[in-house]
Amino acid sequence: MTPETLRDRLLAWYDANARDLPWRVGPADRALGVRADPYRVWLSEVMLQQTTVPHATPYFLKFTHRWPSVGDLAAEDDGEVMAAWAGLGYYARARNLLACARAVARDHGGVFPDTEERLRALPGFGPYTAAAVGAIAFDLPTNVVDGNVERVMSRLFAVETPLPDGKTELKALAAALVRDHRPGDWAQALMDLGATVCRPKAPLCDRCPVAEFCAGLAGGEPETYPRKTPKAARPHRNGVAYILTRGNEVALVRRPPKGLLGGMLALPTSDWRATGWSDEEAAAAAPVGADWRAVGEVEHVFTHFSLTLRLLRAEGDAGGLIWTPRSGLDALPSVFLKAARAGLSNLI
DNA sequence: TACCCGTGGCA
DNA sequence: TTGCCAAGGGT
Repeated sequence: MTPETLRDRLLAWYDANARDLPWRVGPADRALGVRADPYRVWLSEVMLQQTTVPHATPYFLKFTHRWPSVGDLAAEDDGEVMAAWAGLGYYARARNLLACARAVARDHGGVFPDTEERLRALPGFGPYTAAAVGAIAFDLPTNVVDGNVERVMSRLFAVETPLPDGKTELKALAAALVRDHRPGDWAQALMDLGATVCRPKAPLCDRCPVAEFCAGLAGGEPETYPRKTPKAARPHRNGVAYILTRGNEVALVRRPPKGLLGGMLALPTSDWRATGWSDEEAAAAAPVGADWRAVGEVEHVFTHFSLTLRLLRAEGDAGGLIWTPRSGLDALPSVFLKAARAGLSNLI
Protein backbone atom coordinates (compact mmCIF):
# COMPACT_ATOMS: atom_id res chain seq x y z
CA MET A 1 0.00 0.00 0.00
CA THR A 2 1.38 3.38 -0.97
CA PRO A 3 1.23 6.40 1.35
CA GLU A 4 -1.39 7.90 -0.97
CA THR A 5 -3.59 4.83 -0.65
CA LEU A 6 -3.19 4.91 3.14
CA ARG A 7 -4.26 8.56 3.16
CA ASP A 8 -7.26 7.89 0.92
CA ARG A 9 -8.40 4.98 3.09
CA LEU A 10 -8.10 6.91 6.34
CA LEU A 11 -9.81 10.05 5.03
CA ALA A 12 -12.67 7.95 3.63
CA TRP A 13 -12.95 6.22 7.00
CA TYR A 14 -13.06 9.63 8.70
CA ASP A 15 -15.80 10.83 6.35
CA ALA A 16 -17.97 7.93 7.53
CA ASN A 17 -16.85 7.63 11.16
CA ALA A 18 -15.81 11.06 12.46
CA ARG A 19 -16.80 11.59 16.07
CA ASP A 20 -19.43 14.26 16.64
CA LEU A 21 -17.73 16.62 19.10
CA PRO A 22 -19.01 20.02 20.25
CA TRP A 23 -15.89 21.87 19.07
CA ARG A 24 -15.66 20.08 15.74
CA VAL A 25 -16.83 21.02 12.25
CA GLY A 26 -17.42 17.62 10.70
CA PRO A 27 -16.08 16.49 7.32
CA ALA A 28 -19.39 17.09 5.50
CA ASP A 29 -19.56 20.74 6.60
CA ARG A 30 -15.85 21.26 5.99
CA ALA A 31 -16.35 20.01 2.41
CA LEU A 32 -18.84 22.86 2.03
CA GLY A 33 -16.20 25.34 3.11
CA VAL A 34 -17.25 25.75 6.74
CA ARG A 35 -14.32 26.61 9.00
CA ALA A 36 -14.03 25.97 12.71
CA ASP A 37 -13.84 28.97 15.05
CA PRO A 38 -10.15 29.29 16.07
CA TYR A 39 -11.20 30.27 19.58
CA ARG A 40 -13.21 27.09 20.05
CA VAL A 41 -10.51 24.94 18.46
CA TRP A 42 -7.86 26.46 20.73
CA LEU A 43 -10.00 26.14 23.86
CA SER A 44 -10.76 22.49 23.12
CA GLU A 45 -7.12 21.69 22.38
CA VAL A 46 -5.94 23.17 25.67
CA MET A 47 -8.65 21.43 27.67
CA LEU A 48 -7.90 18.10 25.98
CA GLN A 49 -4.21 18.14 26.85
CA GLN A 50 -3.66 14.97 28.90
CA THR A 51 -7.41 14.93 29.53
CA THR A 52 -10.17 12.64 28.27
CA VAL A 53 -12.99 13.86 26.02
CA PRO A 54 -15.72 12.98 28.59
CA HIS A 55 -13.92 14.95 31.30
CA ALA A 56 -13.18 18.02 29.17
CA THR A 57 -16.53 18.28 27.36
CA PRO A 58 -18.67 19.83 30.13
CA TYR A 59 -15.92 22.37 30.80
CA PHE A 60 -15.81 23.28 27.11
CA LEU A 61 -19.57 23.83 27.06
CA LYS A 62 -19.43 25.90 30.25
CA PHE A 63 -16.58 28.09 29.01
CA THR A 64 -18.02 28.74 25.55
CA HIS A 65 -21.42 29.55 27.02
CA ARG A 66 -19.98 31.95 29.58
CA TRP A 67 -17.23 33.40 27.36
CA PRO A 68 -18.34 33.12 23.71
CA SER A 69 -15.26 34.85 22.28
CA VAL A 70 -11.59 35.17 23.13
CA GLY A 71 -12.23 38.82 23.94
CA ASP A 72 -14.83 37.87 26.54
CA LEU A 73 -12.37 35.51 28.16
CA ALA A 74 -9.55 38.09 28.04
CA ALA A 75 -11.71 40.59 29.93
CA GLU A 76 -12.58 38.20 32.76
CA ASP A 77 -11.00 38.29 36.23
CA ASP A 78 -8.34 35.68 37.02
CA GLY A 79 -10.24 34.22 39.96
CA GLU A 80 -13.36 33.60 37.91
CA VAL A 81 -11.48 31.67 35.25
CA MET A 82 -9.45 29.66 37.76
CA ALA A 83 -12.67 28.77 39.61
CA ALA A 84 -14.31 27.68 36.35
CA TRP A 85 -11.29 25.47 35.60
CA ALA A 86 -11.36 23.83 39.04
CA GLY A 87 -11.47 20.05 38.77
CA LEU A 88 -9.96 19.91 35.29
CA GLY A 89 -6.38 19.71 36.57
CA TYR A 90 -3.02 20.97 35.30
CA TYR A 91 -3.86 24.50 36.40
CA ALA A 92 -0.98 26.09 34.54
CA ARG A 93 -3.17 25.53 31.49
CA ALA A 94 -5.75 27.92 32.92
CA ARG A 95 -3.13 30.53 33.75
CA ASN A 96 -1.70 30.28 30.26
CA LEU A 97 -5.19 30.28 28.78
CA LEU A 98 -5.85 33.70 30.26
CA ALA A 99 -2.41 34.99 29.31
CA CYS A 100 -2.98 33.80 25.76
CA ALA A 101 -6.46 35.30 25.50
CA ARG A 102 -5.11 38.65 26.67
CA ALA A 103 -2.18 38.45 24.26
CA VAL A 104 -4.56 37.78 21.37
CA ALA A 105 -6.79 40.66 22.47
CA ARG A 106 -3.92 43.07 23.01
CA ASP A 107 -1.41 42.12 20.31
CA HIS A 108 -3.58 40.63 17.58
CA GLY A 109 -6.77 42.69 17.70
CA GLY A 110 -8.75 39.81 19.17
CA VAL A 111 -8.03 37.56 16.18
CA PHE A 112 -5.87 34.42 16.42
CA PRO A 113 -2.84 34.60 14.10
CA ASP A 114 -3.03 32.22 11.14
CA THR A 115 0.53 30.90 10.95
CA GLU A 116 2.04 28.08 12.95
CA GLU A 117 5.03 30.20 13.92
CA ARG A 118 2.97 33.02 15.38
CA LEU A 119 0.60 30.63 17.14
CA ARG A 120 3.62 28.90 18.67
CA ALA A 121 4.69 32.21 20.22
CA LEU A 122 1.50 32.50 22.29
CA PRO A 123 1.37 31.34 25.94
CA GLY A 124 0.40 27.68 26.29
CA PHE A 125 1.01 26.95 22.60
CA GLY A 126 3.58 24.18 22.30
CA PRO A 127 4.45 22.26 19.13
CA TYR A 128 1.31 20.15 19.27
CA THR A 129 -1.25 22.89 19.92
CA ALA A 130 0.25 25.24 17.33
CA ALA A 131 0.12 22.49 14.72
CA ALA A 132 -3.39 21.40 15.71
CA VAL A 133 -4.94 24.88 15.68
CA GLY A 134 -3.10 25.64 12.44
CA ALA A 135 -4.48 22.54 10.74
CA ILE A 136 -7.98 22.42 12.20
CA ALA A 137 -8.82 26.13 12.25
CA PHE A 138 -6.76 27.37 9.28
CA ASP A 139 -6.21 24.26 7.13
CA LEU A 140 -2.45 24.63 7.25
CA PRO A 141 -0.52 21.47 6.29
CA THR A 142 1.10 21.14 9.72
CA ASN A 143 2.36 17.95 11.33
CA VAL A 144 -0.04 17.33 14.21
CA VAL A 145 1.53 14.79 16.56
CA ASP A 146 -0.11 13.89 19.84
CA GLY A 147 -0.21 10.66 21.81
CA ASN A 148 -2.73 9.18 19.38
CA VAL A 149 -0.59 9.89 16.35
CA GLU A 150 2.50 8.54 18.08
CA ARG A 151 0.67 5.32 18.85
CA VAL A 152 -0.72 4.97 15.32
CA MET A 153 2.69 5.58 13.74
CA SER A 154 4.46 3.25 16.16
CA ARG A 155 2.09 0.43 15.17
CA LEU A 156 1.90 1.15 11.45
CA PHE A 157 5.70 1.09 11.20
CA ALA A 158 6.48 -1.23 14.15
CA VAL A 159 8.82 1.32 15.71
CA GLU A 160 11.00 -0.34 18.34
CA THR A 161 12.56 2.79 19.85
CA PRO A 162 10.88 3.33 23.24
CA LEU A 163 9.21 6.62 24.11
CA PRO A 164 10.16 9.27 24.84
CA ASP A 165 13.32 8.77 22.74
CA GLY A 166 11.19 7.51 19.86
CA LYS A 167 9.29 10.77 19.51
CA THR A 168 11.63 12.17 16.86
CA GLU A 169 11.29 9.09 14.68
CA LEU A 170 7.51 8.95 15.09
CA LYS A 171 7.17 12.61 14.26
CA ALA A 172 9.18 12.15 11.06
CA LEU A 173 6.98 9.22 10.03
CA ALA A 174 3.87 11.35 10.59
CA ALA A 175 5.35 14.26 8.65
CA ALA A 176 5.86 12.05 5.59
CA LEU A 177 2.09 11.56 5.37
CA VAL A 178 1.05 15.24 5.52
CA ARG A 179 -0.24 16.79 2.28
CA ASP A 180 -1.88 20.04 1.28
CA HIS A 181 -5.14 18.17 0.71
CA ARG A 182 -7.58 18.38 3.68
CA PRO A 183 -4.90 18.90 6.35
CA GLY A 184 -7.43 19.65 9.11
CA ASP A 185 -9.43 16.52 8.39
CA TRP A 186 -6.24 14.50 8.11
CA ALA A 187 -5.10 15.52 11.59
CA GLN A 188 -8.49 14.76 13.10
CA ALA A 189 -8.77 11.47 11.19
CA LEU A 190 -5.47 10.27 12.66
CA MET A 191 -6.53 11.26 16.17
CA ASP A 192 -9.99 9.71 15.81
CA LEU A 193 -8.43 6.49 14.56
CA GLY A 194 -6.12 6.46 17.56
CA ALA A 195 -8.94 7.20 20.00
CA THR A 196 -11.56 4.77 18.71
CA VAL A 197 -9.80 1.98 16.74
CA CYS A 198 -6.05 2.06 17.33
CA ARG A 199 -6.69 2.31 21.08
CA PRO A 200 -3.96 1.89 23.71
CA LYS A 201 -5.42 -1.41 24.89
CA ALA A 202 -7.38 -3.95 22.83
CA PRO A 203 -7.12 -2.20 19.45
CA LEU A 204 -9.94 -2.98 17.02
CA CYS A 205 -7.73 -4.01 14.13
CA ASP A 206 -10.61 -5.76 12.32
CA ARG A 207 -12.23 -2.34 11.95
CA CYS A 208 -9.06 -0.51 10.93
CA PRO A 209 -9.11 1.02 7.45
CA VAL A 210 -5.33 0.74 7.12
CA ALA A 211 -4.80 -2.67 8.78
CA GLU A 212 -3.26 -4.16 5.65
CA PHE A 213 -0.58 -1.48 5.84
CA CYS A 214 0.19 -2.13 9.53
CA ALA A 215 3.58 -3.69 10.34
CA GLY A 216 2.61 -3.92 14.01
CA LEU A 217 -0.43 -6.04 13.16
CA ALA A 218 1.63 -8.14 10.75
CA GLY A 219 4.01 -8.84 13.62
CA GLY A 220 1.15 -10.23 15.69
CA GLU A 221 1.29 -7.93 18.73
CA PRO A 222 0.12 -4.45 17.69
CA GLU A 223 -1.05 -3.60 21.21
CA THR A 224 2.53 -3.74 22.50
CA TYR A 225 3.33 -0.52 20.63
CA PRO A 226 4.46 2.09 21.33
CA ARG A 227 7.39 0.73 23.32
CA LYS A 228 7.92 2.73 26.50
CA THR A 229 10.71 3.12 29.04
CA PRO A 230 9.53 2.16 32.57
CA LYS A 231 8.39 4.97 34.82
CA ALA A 232 9.91 5.72 38.20
CA ALA A 233 7.95 4.69 41.28
CA ARG A 234 5.64 7.32 42.73
CA PRO A 235 6.71 8.56 46.20
CA HIS A 236 4.25 9.17 49.03
CA ARG A 237 3.81 12.36 51.06
CA ASN A 238 1.86 13.32 54.18
CA GLY A 239 0.21 16.61 55.02
CA VAL A 240 -2.48 18.27 57.11
CA ALA A 241 -5.46 20.25 55.80
CA TYR A 242 -7.20 22.65 58.17
CA ILE A 243 -10.95 23.11 57.96
CA LEU A 244 -11.83 26.27 59.86
CA THR A 245 -15.53 27.09 59.81
CA ARG A 246 -17.41 30.27 60.76
CA GLY A 247 -21.04 29.24 60.61
CA ASN A 248 -21.73 28.22 57.04
CA GLU A 249 -18.41 29.60 55.79
CA VAL A 250 -15.09 27.85 55.32
CA ALA A 251 -11.67 29.55 55.47
CA LEU A 252 -9.70 29.26 52.22
CA VAL A 253 -6.39 30.61 50.98
CA ARG A 254 -5.09 31.50 47.52
CA ARG A 255 -2.11 29.34 46.61
CA PRO A 256 1.05 30.93 45.17
CA PRO A 257 0.81 31.63 41.42
CA LYS A 258 3.27 28.93 40.36
CA GLY A 259 3.87 25.32 41.29
CA LEU A 260 1.40 22.66 42.37
CA LEU A 261 -2.22 23.89 42.13
CA GLY A 262 -0.77 27.35 41.52
CA GLY A 263 -3.21 30.25 41.65
CA MET A 264 -6.06 28.10 42.95
CA LEU A 265 -8.20 28.48 46.05
CA ALA A 266 -7.29 25.88 48.67
CA LEU A 267 -7.68 24.78 52.26
CA PRO A 268 -4.82 25.94 54.48
CA THR A 269 -2.29 23.12 54.76
CA SER A 270 0.91 22.14 56.49
CA ASP A 271 3.92 21.29 54.39
CA TRP A 272 3.80 17.90 52.68
CA ARG A 273 6.59 15.57 53.72
CA ALA A 274 7.62 11.92 53.74
CA THR A 275 6.87 11.30 57.43
CA GLY A 276 3.40 11.31 58.97
CA TRP A 277 1.77 13.80 61.35
CA SER A 278 0.48 13.14 64.84
CA ASP A 279 -2.68 15.02 65.87
CA GLU A 280 -0.69 17.10 68.38
CA GLU A 281 1.92 17.99 65.82
CA ALA A 282 -0.75 18.82 63.27
CA ALA A 283 -2.60 21.12 65.70
CA ALA A 284 0.64 22.88 66.65
CA ALA A 285 1.32 23.64 62.98
CA ALA A 286 -2.15 25.12 62.39
CA PRO A 287 -2.44 28.56 60.72
CA VAL A 288 -4.56 29.90 63.62
CA GLY A 289 -5.06 28.83 67.20
CA ALA A 290 -8.31 26.94 67.70
CA ASP A 291 -9.75 23.82 69.28
CA TRP A 292 -8.64 21.54 66.47
CA ARG A 293 -10.20 18.11 66.24
CA ALA A 294 -9.05 15.26 64.03
CA VAL A 295 -11.85 14.35 61.62
CA GLY A 296 -10.20 11.73 59.43
CA GLU A 297 -8.01 11.76 56.36
CA VAL A 298 -8.21 11.51 52.59
CA GLU A 299 -5.95 9.97 49.96
CA HIS A 300 -5.15 11.63 46.67
CA VAL A 301 -2.90 10.72 43.76
CA PHE A 302 -1.07 13.35 41.77
CA THR A 303 1.01 12.77 38.66
CA HIS A 304 4.31 12.31 40.48
CA PHE A 305 3.41 11.57 44.10
CA SER A 306 0.55 10.30 46.24
CA LEU A 307 -0.70 12.15 49.29
CA THR A 308 -2.33 11.37 52.60
CA LEU A 309 -4.03 14.49 53.91
CA ARG A 310 -4.94 14.44 57.60
CA LEU A 311 -8.00 16.55 58.33
CA LEU A 312 -8.30 18.89 61.33
CA ARG A 313 -11.47 20.85 61.92
CA ALA A 314 -12.39 23.76 64.21
CA GLU A 315 -14.94 26.53 64.52
CA GLY A 316 -13.44 29.97 64.83
CA ASP A 317 -12.54 33.23 63.15
CA ALA A 318 -9.41 34.89 61.84
CA GLY A 319 -8.28 37.54 59.40
CA GLY A 320 -6.21 37.03 56.29
CA LEU A 321 -8.42 34.21 55.09
CA ILE A 322 -10.89 33.94 52.23
CA TRP A 323 -14.19 33.12 53.88
CA THR A 324 -16.29 31.17 51.44
CA PRO A 325 -19.81 29.70 51.78
CA ARG A 326 -20.02 25.94 51.41
CA SER A 327 -21.76 26.43 48.09
CA GLY A 328 -18.56 28.03 46.77
CA LEU A 329 -16.35 25.04 47.40
CA ASP A 330 -16.70 23.90 43.79
CA ALA A 331 -14.00 26.47 43.03
CA LEU A 332 -11.52 24.16 44.78
CA PRO A 333 -9.20 21.69 43.02
CA SER A 334 -10.38 18.12 43.47
CA VAL A 335 -7.95 17.25 46.24
CA PHE A 336 -9.32 20.05 48.44
CA LEU A 337 -12.92 19.51 47.45
CA LYS A 338 -12.49 15.90 48.51
CA ALA A 339 -10.86 16.97 51.79
CA ALA A 340 -13.51 19.61 52.53
CA ARG A 341 -16.38 17.26 51.84
CA ALA A 342 -14.87 14.56 54.04
CA GLY A 343 -14.04 16.96 56.86
CA LEU A 344 -17.41 18.72 56.82
CA SER A 345 -19.38 15.51 56.61
CA ASN A 346 -21.52 14.75 59.63
CA LEU A 347 -20.65 11.10 59.26
CA ILE A 348 -17.32 11.57 60.99
C1' DT B 1 17.43 17.15 29.37
C1' DA B 2 14.69 15.73 33.09
C1' DC B 3 11.42 16.96 35.94
C1' DC B 4 7.17 19.23 37.30
C1' DC B 5 2.28 19.56 36.76
C1' DG B 6 -4.22 16.90 38.06
C1' DT B 7 -7.89 14.14 37.43
C1' DG B 8 -11.10 10.28 36.93
C1' DG B 9 -12.04 5.96 34.56
C1' DC B 10 -10.72 1.41 33.87
C1' DA B 11 -8.66 -3.45 33.81
C1' DT C 1 -5.93 -2.35 44.83
C1' DT C 2 -2.54 -0.67 41.87
C1' DG C 3 -0.97 1.03 37.77
C1' DC C 4 -2.03 2.77 33.31
C1' DC C 5 -3.97 5.98 30.56
C1' DA C 6 -6.01 10.62 28.07
C1' DA C 7 -5.75 15.88 21.88
C1' DG C 8 1.31 18.47 26.30
C1' DG C 9 3.62 22.68 27.91
C1' DG C 10 6.80 25.09 30.97
C1' DT C 11 11.14 25.46 32.99
